[in-house]
Amino acid sequence: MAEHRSSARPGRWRSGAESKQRILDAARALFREQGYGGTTVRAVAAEAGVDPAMVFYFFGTKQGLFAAAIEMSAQLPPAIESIFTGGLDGIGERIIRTLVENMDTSGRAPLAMLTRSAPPNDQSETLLREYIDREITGRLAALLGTPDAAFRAGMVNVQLLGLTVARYIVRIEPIASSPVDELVNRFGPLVQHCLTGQTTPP
Amino acid sequence: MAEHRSSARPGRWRSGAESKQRILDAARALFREQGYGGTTVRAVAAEAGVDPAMVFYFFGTKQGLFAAAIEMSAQLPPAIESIFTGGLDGIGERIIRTLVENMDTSGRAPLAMLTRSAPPNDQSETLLREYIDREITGRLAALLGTPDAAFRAGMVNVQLLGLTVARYIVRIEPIASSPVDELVNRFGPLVQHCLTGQTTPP
DNA sequence: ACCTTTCTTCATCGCTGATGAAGTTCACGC
DNA sequence: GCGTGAACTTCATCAGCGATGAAGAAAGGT
Repeated sequence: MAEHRSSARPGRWRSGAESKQRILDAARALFREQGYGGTTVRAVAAEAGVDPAMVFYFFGTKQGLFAAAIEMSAQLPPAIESIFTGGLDGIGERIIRTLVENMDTSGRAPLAMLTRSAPPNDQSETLLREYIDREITGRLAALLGTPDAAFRAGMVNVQLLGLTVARYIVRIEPIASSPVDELVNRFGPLVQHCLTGQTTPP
Repeated sequence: MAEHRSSARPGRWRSGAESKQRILDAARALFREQGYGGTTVRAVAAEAGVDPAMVFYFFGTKQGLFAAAIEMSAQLPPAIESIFTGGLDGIGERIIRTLVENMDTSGRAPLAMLTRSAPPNDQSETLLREYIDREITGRLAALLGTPDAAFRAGMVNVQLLGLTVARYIVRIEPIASSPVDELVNRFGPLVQHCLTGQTTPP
């Protein structure tokens, strides 16, 4: 409590990068647990053991901190890669399995943060859309090559978004508490159908 | 500016219900336009022409105001009714058409408010889930009567949530700017398949 | 040794959601 | 008519928020 009395005056303690990292760690935890609006910069600073002003010193604004905190956690990209390496056959199951297993094990951190705790201004929604467009929709459409490829990829996005929201955000039953395999068995063929099945009969 | 000098002192002006209504109208508009975090109680009060304290007098907290503001706008229930009156045949198209047409014309008011501008605490998510459960999932499951009816209804919910989020919230192309008929033609059969098609082949 | 850069603290601003007291007007019993 | 209590309205004020700016202390180059 009263440990650092007179020596705890302004000055340089750490390398700066360390403080930055501590702030980021605290921010990630609090944003995930309490959402954007429920997390205060002061709380992040306290959790990180730094002065609140340091948060603004490093990240400018609360939204800047948020943007820095949700930088992709580098565990999703390889998973996405593994989806496409298998070709078009059975890709529906692979997509669903990758999505659900990643979200389940990671404590639904990345996407839940993006959707559930989005800041008032829609900047992060734009970020999310661009990421989805670039990493999923575009590659799916390229893989298909049919004239309606873009729309089919869009339909897959609808499946992924709907499943994510239903299972992790709004928690609609029985989707929320189904085992992974059941979701894969049910939604895998559906996604596959979106991609390779026939649509709009005459 | 200096219009109401001495007579604008505390006291009873209107019936109270009128003030309440004005606050609700202002709150609905501001929540829709600026989201939950971007809307201040003071702004709502100013828009309604009342003292900020009146908002708390009538609704207790900002979240209470929000909860009161998103009470169903009484234009969705009849639309939902029309879905079920036609029986199981072609119900997929009817569901999609009803959803999209309602959301398109109503300026995506009800659901966009619920998802885009949810308060930090997840109370409104619970409200939304209960509403969906009661009005859609339950009735669909009852209409089907099969053992896996609950899961099929859940899959329909995934379609509706995904389509809503993709078209109105995150604005994923080409879903966001497709005409109603294309969405009906594409997603209608998909929903129909969720309900009446075969799943999980041996 | 100097001086610059980098990190850190503190004081402070305007605004927010929320509370409590005091004031004004109305509806109703008498 | 006239209290009287309830409903409504205003004001002053609170703690906490995001954010800014100045100033102090350590590190590093020269």
